[in-house]
Amino acid sequence: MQTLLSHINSYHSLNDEAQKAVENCFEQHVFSKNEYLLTEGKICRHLFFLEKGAIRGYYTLDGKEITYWFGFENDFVTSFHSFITQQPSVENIQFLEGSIVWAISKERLTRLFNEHHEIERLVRIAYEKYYIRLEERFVGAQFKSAAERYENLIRQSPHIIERVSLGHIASYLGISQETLSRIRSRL
Amino acid sequence: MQTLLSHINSYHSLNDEAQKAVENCFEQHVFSKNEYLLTEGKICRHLFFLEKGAIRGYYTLDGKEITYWFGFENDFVTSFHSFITQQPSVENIQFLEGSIVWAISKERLTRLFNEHHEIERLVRIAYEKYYIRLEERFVGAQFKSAAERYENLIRQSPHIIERVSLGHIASYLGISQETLSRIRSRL
DNA sequence: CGCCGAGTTGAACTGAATCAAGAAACGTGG
DNA sequence: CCACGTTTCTTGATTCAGTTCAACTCGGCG
Repeated sequence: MQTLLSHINSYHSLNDEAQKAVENCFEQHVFSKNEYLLTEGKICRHLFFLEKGAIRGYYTLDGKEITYWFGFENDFVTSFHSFITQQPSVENIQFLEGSIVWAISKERLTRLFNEHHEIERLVRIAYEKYYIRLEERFVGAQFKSAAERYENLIRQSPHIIERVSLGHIASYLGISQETLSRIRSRL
Repeated sequence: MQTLLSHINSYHSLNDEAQKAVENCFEQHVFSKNEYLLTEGKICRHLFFLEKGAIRGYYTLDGKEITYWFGFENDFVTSFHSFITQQPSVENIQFLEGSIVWAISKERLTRLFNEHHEIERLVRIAYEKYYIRLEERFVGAQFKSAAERYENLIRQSPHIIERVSLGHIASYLGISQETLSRIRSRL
């Protein structure tokens, strides 16, 4: 819980009262490797904070799994589309490692927004950061070569290589596993 | 101004007091075709609402212009990265048609957030919509073929063809103008 | 020991880029 | 209202990055 609070404070520092409220609303859960946080067709009713571990979001297309995001320590995770719209998810969310997460339901979060302007502000600020991150990734996907995307990834998260299989990384970068293997052999 | 207010209310309806505050904080500007709202290197200090007209955001890479978004009626526009971080913009924002915009400075917007929880909520909700939109576009860029991306675009905004040149659309889709021309001839 | 998943390597294929040239449409001045 | 230059769009030939399919290697584990 301390991890969550100090992460939150790095976005926007909350007063004691709001912090207490946050503490009361998140619940801890522990998952083991390969377990699912959410599967296709279910409505995602919670927002999660990943205290420890690793996780991926993927959907299936023509029988293949397309991994399109990873989460690690200190990431907020959810099926964004499903959580916001409360429609069935098209994606699956699966743990890549044994993990500790903190969960809050959408209703509780909404209640927190109503009771604490500060918490809505915090989330507004968090959205800004996540939006910028996604924008950068979009530009990479649309306008950069496979090798450049890989190099960027390694520069930004060098640790990822030891924690995620090559196949998942290739998928994340939008390239085939063979191509990624060849890119690596050239470095 | 009525356009802006009714658009805002479609996201999240504001009480009279907050609406008044919004009215007082946005200023109208009129621009003609090819004028710039922002150029590379400048810090974007305003958020804009496009009441009428069309606009594009682009950056230059190897001497070529890469258009990566368009704005039309009822879109909020800004250089998101620059506006949020208050760092120099890497992008240019240029009008494609004579346009009417409403502008609010970052300071004024921040003040509105402080004075009206509701307005911060409105923006939080707007971010959610814009995030989902970007996420869809990202998935398209990473995992769909050029032809599919074009077809999706036409399905979502059939009007775009009459208002934006082929070259800009090709750039937006992340393909060359020649390829787009060939895709069209095949339909 | 043999199997299995993860990663590598090779060869053929393909979607899209690039280079190059021409055709249409568009706007401006005479 | 036409003539000319400019910009926009199309079409063709060639090249290239990345995919696909297939075979092979390697390390771990029952």
